[in-house]
Amino acid sequence: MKTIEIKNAWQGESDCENCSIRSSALFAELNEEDFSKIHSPIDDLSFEAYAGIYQQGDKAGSLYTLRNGYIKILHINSDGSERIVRIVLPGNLFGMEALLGEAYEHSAYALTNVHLCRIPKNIISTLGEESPRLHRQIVKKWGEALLQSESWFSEINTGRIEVRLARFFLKLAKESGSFAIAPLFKREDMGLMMDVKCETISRALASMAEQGLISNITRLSVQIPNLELLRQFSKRGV
Amino acid sequence: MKTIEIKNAWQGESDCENCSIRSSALFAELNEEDFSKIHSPIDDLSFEAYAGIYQQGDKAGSLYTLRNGYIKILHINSDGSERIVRIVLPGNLFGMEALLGEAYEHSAYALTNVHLCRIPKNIISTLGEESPRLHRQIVKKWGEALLQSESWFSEINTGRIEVRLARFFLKLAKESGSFAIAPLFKREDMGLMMDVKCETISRALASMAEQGLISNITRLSVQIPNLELLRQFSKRGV
DNA sequence: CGAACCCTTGATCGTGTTCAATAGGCGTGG
DNA sequence: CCACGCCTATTGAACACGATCAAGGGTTCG
Repeated sequence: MKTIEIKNAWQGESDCENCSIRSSALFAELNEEDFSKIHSPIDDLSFEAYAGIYQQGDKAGSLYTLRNGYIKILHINSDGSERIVRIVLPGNLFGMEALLGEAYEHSAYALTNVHLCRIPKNIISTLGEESPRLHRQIVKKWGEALLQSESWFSEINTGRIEVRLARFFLKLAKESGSFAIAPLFKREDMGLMMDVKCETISRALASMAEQGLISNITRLSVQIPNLELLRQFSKRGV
Repeated sequence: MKTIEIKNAWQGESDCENCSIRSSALFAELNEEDFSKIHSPIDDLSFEAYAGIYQQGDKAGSLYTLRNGYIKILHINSDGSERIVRIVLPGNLFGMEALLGEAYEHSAYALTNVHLCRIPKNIISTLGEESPRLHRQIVKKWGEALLQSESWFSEINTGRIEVRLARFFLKLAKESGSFAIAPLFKREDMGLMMDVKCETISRALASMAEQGLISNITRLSVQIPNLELLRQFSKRGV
């Protein structure tokens, strides 16, 4: 494995036209003519877990597409309290405030090692007005972000914590043979997502394990032995 | 006052080019040429307080601009629990899911008597791809909705309820002479906004009044005798 | 004038917080 | 490679906040 001294490493310029996640990304619908209009370089970057990608208040010059890993979008309130407003999943766009104003409205931190593309805002604002295909895609991505934020809000912040955790797992779980695996993050981060303290997350995990809803709790993941059972629990509770 | 038998009344076709709130609305930047491309009628409607405007799951054929009053955007979770994900303020767009998919993702209800414009989605999807001005405005409105949703999330759902209520008042307060007035809604609705029961809202209001942070609590509004005091409270608590 | 609805208030209970102590991983340096 | 130390996670006990159940008081509208 490479030694990375600074927290992020430049991986080269992206070849968007042949990108492996292009179908789910911003440039999904672009044609060759559109691509020929892109002149600024789109950089391909990787960050270590817990590295900061941008800070609330920074001048917003680029938006980002996440290729893999997870990112937290953190909002700092005027009283200094923090709140995670959204988790970015692979294929999602973030830092879209760049299209609107001068500064980022939130901070973005890597939750895991991540790999992402940085797209200068001028590419989008010029191309967006010329290409109906990109226009459509931008509107779609904005919409997805809004829906994700709202569903996060509605589902991850309502009810007893164990139920919220269950919904959280169901959102992130990946099937793997007869069971599924969901990622865990630092307990404090998970607390910030659900407006709860880290001790409470810990206790809730323990209690869910006792009930057989999850197993093999580690620092970084849980196993879900029975997805259907968890789904029931997330709806009815207990 | 007019008697309105059905819950909403058609107020005529909108004259968008001369709309009084046009500067803050979707069509702010359009020019005469753009307007000439609008063929479907944009209706001007009014609804009584508590009327439903559209329901989660309805076929999404139009988006809306709120002219005056307040609207709640309600999300119903799979377990039947409800949550208010956003309050629409005058000048805001809502029902934008129409641009993305087939169905509305939430339900919209009037919190007060409201006055709004209904814009068929085909106007936007065709015009949006032809007019860079409208494109820019759509992206902007979409971004505003996302930021509002996220700040709602972050500020109205973190901390003790009295603090959350304080932030809520500060968001909605209108200055009026030496003091300010903030609207109140049904206690149950306020509870749905903050993930709290109506009794708790009631108690919090009483306690804030005792502390001199608010006064003259009625069914529909509170007075804020000292905005600066409330602002302090919303940051430091007590 | 009465009825429905909403808001308020009280008492008790449950959930999450807080403070504190302990245990477990992981990386570093010997 | 092991031992130490730091950081994070877990667990416990007392406490605070909001939920719940229940009763009473106000408004509004027919």
